[in-house]
Amino acid sequence: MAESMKGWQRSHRCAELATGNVGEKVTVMGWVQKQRNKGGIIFVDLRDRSGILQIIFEEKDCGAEAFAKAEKMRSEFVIAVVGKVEKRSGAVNENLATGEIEVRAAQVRILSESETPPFPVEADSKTKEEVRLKYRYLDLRRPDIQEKMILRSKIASEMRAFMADEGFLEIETPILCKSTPEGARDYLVPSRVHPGNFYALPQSPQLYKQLLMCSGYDRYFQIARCFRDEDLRADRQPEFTQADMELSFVDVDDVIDVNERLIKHICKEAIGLDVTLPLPRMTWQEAMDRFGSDKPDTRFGMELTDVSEAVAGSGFGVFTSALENHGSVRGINVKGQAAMPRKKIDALVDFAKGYGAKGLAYLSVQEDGTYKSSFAKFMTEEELDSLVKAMGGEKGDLLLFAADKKNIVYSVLGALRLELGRQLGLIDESKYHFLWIVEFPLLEWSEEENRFMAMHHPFTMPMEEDWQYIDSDPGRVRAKAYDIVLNGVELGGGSVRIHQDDIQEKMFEVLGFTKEQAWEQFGFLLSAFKYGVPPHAGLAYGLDRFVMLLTHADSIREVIAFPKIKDASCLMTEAPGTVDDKQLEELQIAIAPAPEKVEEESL
RNA sequence: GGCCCGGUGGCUCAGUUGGUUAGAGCGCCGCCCUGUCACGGCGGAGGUCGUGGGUUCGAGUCCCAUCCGGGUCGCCA
Repeated sequence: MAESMKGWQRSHRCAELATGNVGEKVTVMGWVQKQRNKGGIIFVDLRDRSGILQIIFEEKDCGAEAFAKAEKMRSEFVIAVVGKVEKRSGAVNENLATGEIEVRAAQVRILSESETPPFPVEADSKTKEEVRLKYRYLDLRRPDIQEKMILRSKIASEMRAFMADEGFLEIETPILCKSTPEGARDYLVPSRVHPGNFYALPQSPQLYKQLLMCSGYDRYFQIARCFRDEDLRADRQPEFTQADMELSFVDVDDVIDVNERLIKHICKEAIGLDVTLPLPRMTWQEAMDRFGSDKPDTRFGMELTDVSEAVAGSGFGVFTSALENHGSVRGINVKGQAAMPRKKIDALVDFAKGYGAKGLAYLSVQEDGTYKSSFAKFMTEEELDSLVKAMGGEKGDLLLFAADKKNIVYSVLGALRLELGRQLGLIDESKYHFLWIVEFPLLEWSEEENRFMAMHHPFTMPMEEDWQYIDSDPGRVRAKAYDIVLNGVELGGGSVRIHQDDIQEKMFEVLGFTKEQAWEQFGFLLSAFKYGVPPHAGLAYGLDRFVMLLTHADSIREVIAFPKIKDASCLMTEAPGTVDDKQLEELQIAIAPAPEKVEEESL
């Protein structure tokens, strides 16, 4: 029987009580973690988001009726207890923050009973995520998840405090936006008032925040929900949160400066981590050359080495033909792994193929100084020697090589490096390596579209010194774009924006937009730019990822209260679902039959 | 869309080369216990092995299909 809490008011959270409260009469409310019935004495571990507190029931203190209630208490019952805080007369529980005290119950009410939960509500759950997400409201009771959600709240509020202090204004931007086909797939929302027309949910507040700069708000900040209808990953959800900012009258260094101080502040306040400023910076080119990635994990070495020169004249066709096709040959030195069994190497070759490699060449330097290699027979002894030398190969080392187009070599070796780093335990998980990646290419050639695409977005400012190449060699133009990387994860990114209309027009031209198309899609922005636009720049963090890294969670889902699963559905609410015909009628939307069905009918 | 991993009582798992009534721990239910806190003692219930089909004298175990969950590539300006 559920009882009312009428007349009772909670005085403390469970773990807010300490030895200093001994002797006080308190009222605590929470969930039964565990009941231990010793016969004439009953212990109940009471849990709320602060922690656990032991309640002791003895009939002489609480009376027969209350004792009977204590006897029937089961896990996850919600109860209220009035009693006195006492020092434990039994043993102290060292594992509990409140282990020296307990509350001796005088009165008790069962506010809500509970069925046996489908999985234990406890930290470090071993229950499979599928079950936890179906009962997310129970999962969210678990202390380690609560800790993460509390830290997430702390991070958000510290961000707000810091940004406010720096003169940023928090301004909300629309959720119902106009669809812009460049970039990620939009989530669409049909308009009832305008049948056949759709809003799009924002992929980011990008254009709005630029407009706010045009409007003179100078420093904008928002913790903004964003939506992208793309496939999910461990660190990608269809709806996610950006900590988004934009500043006027600034250049790259100004943005980096305020963000370094923000990062330092957050890390200190959230997890007590001291971050040394300034943070290291690396150009995109250097990151690719050394790590094969634009978001390198610099917590361990095993850097890439370009051995194109060393193998240029060799007889190994795989290497030379890659070079002839304007590719490159690069390798990584897996120190001390010369004895890696063939089976494991084969697994690495398969792994590399998953990233587009046609194969993986290897050479191990044996303890006696001889080489064991998949390609030794194609090269002379001197060629092999100079290759090993170029790789810094010593006795006991395993050298792995990829030869292909540059971007394939980068992604194969970049991925292989991370995989081996994990496998060999080279990564110190306690470290936090922040890194700025700067000077990204402005454009990226798309094989699929057969044109240059904006690497960041079409409003990214090119570097002045490279602008001269925009016609002759567009791929060479670097951008005033920057990413902040933490432990190999892209934490955030941003850029200086174009504020001159001649440069913007040229950008659209290079991207293959006609003037009409550009105005059709971005007219409101281009128009705003005609009325006085300040130079501006900004940056946005993936807040979920930030929290994930600071809490050592291995998936973004662990730091989002109600996440979606891999197919973008929700196991708890079973969204998305079908809707009433009436709703569709109002929207003038008809659902097309499934393609298979059409085929059957036409047969 | 491709590839990889997983699916056995409520939870976590074990199930040998296919072979009699599918096991364990936790949890759950009942009884007992006045200092437990991974409480303890005694007793008990609960699964046909994600689903469908096939091979076989016989399948949790082999094959095919399919569903569900995870990772990843593509995708994510």
